[in-house]
Amino acid sequence: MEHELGVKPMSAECLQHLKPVRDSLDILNGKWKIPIIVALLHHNYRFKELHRLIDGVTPKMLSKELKELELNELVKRTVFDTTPVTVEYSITPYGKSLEKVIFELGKWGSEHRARIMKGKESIKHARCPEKETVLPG
Amino acid sequence: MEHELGVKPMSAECLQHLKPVRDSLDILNGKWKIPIIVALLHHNYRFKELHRLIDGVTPKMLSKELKELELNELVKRTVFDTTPVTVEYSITPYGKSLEKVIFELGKWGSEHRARIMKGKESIKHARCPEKETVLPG
DNA sequence: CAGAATCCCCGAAGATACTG
DNA sequence: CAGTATCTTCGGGGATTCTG
Repeated sequence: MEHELGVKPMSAECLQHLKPVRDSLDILNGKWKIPIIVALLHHNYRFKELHRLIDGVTPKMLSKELKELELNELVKRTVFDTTPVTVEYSITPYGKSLEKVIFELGKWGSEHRARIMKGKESIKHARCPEKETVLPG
Repeated sequence: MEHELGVKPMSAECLQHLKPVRDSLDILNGKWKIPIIVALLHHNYRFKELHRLIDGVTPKMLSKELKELELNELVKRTVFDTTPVTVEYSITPYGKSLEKVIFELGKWGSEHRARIMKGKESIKHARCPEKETVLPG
């Protein structure tokens, strides 16, 4: 079991630690989950409000990703028995626990962006300088 | 500009902070990037070694994701002029800067996994208990 | 060995329309 | 309002084969 690949170890235990990382990414994945979470970290919103707030999302996708977030108990769905019916989405305490992770991701992302802007011309990366004009004032 | 959506603010600045987060996720995204990075955080590997080490990846995908990682200067590709040619991949210092982020993702993922295992039966989540038998001994 | 080229398929996601 | 239903397209990614 020592060197199945020649001289180098298999790093099997190392790759084992992969799973939790992938779990997190799976939960955060999908174009709209992070926007949803970030939005709900600041306010409760109703479906249509989220739809308006998050630029580009379709009702179908919004609904789908909200459901997934709900399944993981990151987001709570509350129905108010008005007419017509009102539904409010809010972040759960568990959802709040993602704040640190999201912060770290944002931090690294900022550094990365800064690094690219700072004339690292060797990098012709795709997404960064341009893209995503965020909701005009 | 105060309440365009009724009584609630737009949270435009909030959604602005999204971009760096998405940058990070974009870079980490793809089934194989994290496995590659984690592997290279421990050793340098050659193409075929990575191919064997990372269970399930095809040469095409491995090549593609390695290229993307290279573009972002997270991974370095070194060609040795032997016959036949040898290529070694290694993590760059910049790639190393991802360690913290990956650690946080792993930490949250572990907690999430633990939480689910701990009999939170209300959650019928997809990926977690089973899946991914990691490289048998 | 280290990949590139080719073919192909299936599922994610957009557009549009409809319902309780 | 808060979604669902259907239809369709598009490209990510698998399997396989080929090359320097």
